[in-house]
Amino acid sequence: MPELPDVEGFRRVLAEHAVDARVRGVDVTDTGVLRGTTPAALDRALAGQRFTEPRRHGKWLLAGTGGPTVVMHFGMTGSLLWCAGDEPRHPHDRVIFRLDRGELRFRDSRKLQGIRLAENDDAVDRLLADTGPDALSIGRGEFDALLTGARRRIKALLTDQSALAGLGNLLADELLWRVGVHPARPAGELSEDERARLYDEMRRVLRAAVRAGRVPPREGWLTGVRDERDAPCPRCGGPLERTRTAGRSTVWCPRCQPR
DNA sequence: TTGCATGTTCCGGA
DNA sequence: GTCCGGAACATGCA
Repeated sequence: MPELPDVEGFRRVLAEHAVDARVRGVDVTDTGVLRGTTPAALDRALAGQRFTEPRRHGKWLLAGTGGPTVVMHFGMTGSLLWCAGDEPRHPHDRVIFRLDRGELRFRDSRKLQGIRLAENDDAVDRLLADTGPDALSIGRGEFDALLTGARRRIKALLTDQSALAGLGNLLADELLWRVGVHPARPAGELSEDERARLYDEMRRVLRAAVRAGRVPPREGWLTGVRDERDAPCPRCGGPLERTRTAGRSTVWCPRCQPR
């Protein structure tokens, strides 16, 4: 279910367990998650290398070695786990990085995204060339400039990874609900005050979610009720509205978020 | 059995 | 060119 906070959690898994560990080898049990590389190329590039401090940009996780970098994207169902012992492999463990202290496992059922191999930092830059600024790093001024003059719907803009990297469907709904902005309003139509509050809420929600390592279904948040049929708005108690556009579900409160 | 799922990409139409 | 919705990708779950 990865949005920025989940990927940040996976980054911590790498940072805690894999940094400085030597890679013994890479096992690929399903090539369906490899993008532009092969099991042999992955193993050849990584065996003997040591992971350096991992980085995250938006929903991308970058596991560098000083040489090649493993570039991971988790789609909707991916995750990264550390297994120190000999826990049996899960059927969805598609790629296993065998390190000298244990295993790092890329687990993913739907295989909507996967693992790429960047030979050097230039190749990493090329992979991320179309990705916008990270939602946790973007400054207030840059965020403001992004929205000002944009004619697109605010939700479409917030979830467009080439505009702003890291927010997904749940986070976008959560933020707009908190700020009281209807998801279909043109981004450029938001007031100075709405833009300011949206930025502040984005930072607040992201910080809390990063601490949890996921987008938490928390009481008092929209996330806490969005999966319940007929659940009332946690703020005003009124009925929530639900629609689908382009395959994405949208939940909002027509009272708190007028058109 | 059918519909739905927190992601991205590609395509056609307005 | 811009924006939007739908389909596709592959799989599990209610």
